[in-house]
Amino acid sequence: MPLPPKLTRAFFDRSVHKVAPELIGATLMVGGVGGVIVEVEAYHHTDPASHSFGGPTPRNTVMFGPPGFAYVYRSYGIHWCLNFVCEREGSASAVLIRALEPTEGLAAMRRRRGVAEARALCSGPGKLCEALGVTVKHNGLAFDRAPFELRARVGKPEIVVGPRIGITKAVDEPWRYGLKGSRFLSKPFP
DNA sequence: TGGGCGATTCGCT
DNA sequence: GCGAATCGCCCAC
Repeated sequence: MPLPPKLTRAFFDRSVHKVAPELIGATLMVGGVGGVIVEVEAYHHTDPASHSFGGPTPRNTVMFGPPGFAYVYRSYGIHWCLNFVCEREGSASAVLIRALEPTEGLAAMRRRRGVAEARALCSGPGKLCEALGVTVKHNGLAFDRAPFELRARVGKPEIVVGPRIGITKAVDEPWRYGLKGSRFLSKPFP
């Protein structure tokens, strides 16, 4: 059976609220290591919780560039978080990748993470960056070129929706998307 | 130029 | 469930 088609930069040149749910079930690989995306969050440019809300800064420059590129930032001084930049038109929106179901490169993930259980490898934005070896070196790289490989979902998975995690602004907006019934989520949906 | 603060994780209770 | 770890970013002084 052939692999699903690779996603193109045009896929990301749409509203973050359309792109985010369509990423559930897609396959994300970094250097041959990765799996199926099971959880994401949307950050729109009109959203007070978005890093781009206050305008361009050195950190968020990539968000104000063209869609289809990686925005990687440091969280709590410790972890890295990976985003897809969306929507070109004078805006700055992105999708945060929060959890994967690991399918390729399990040994590399276990080595990087220092844990054995598959559920603990990629069940959180910081965890999956560690497992896939994503750092600030990937900030500004295109998703349709190495080391990234992104393939479309197969069929239409059942999607659950809920409020986003760990933020203090716009906390009630239901812009977190997950694969229904997945055991690899960072947290259960309410 | 300095202090407060985070799109988190992990270990201990 | 709660709090520490940890540091770059960002804005107010």
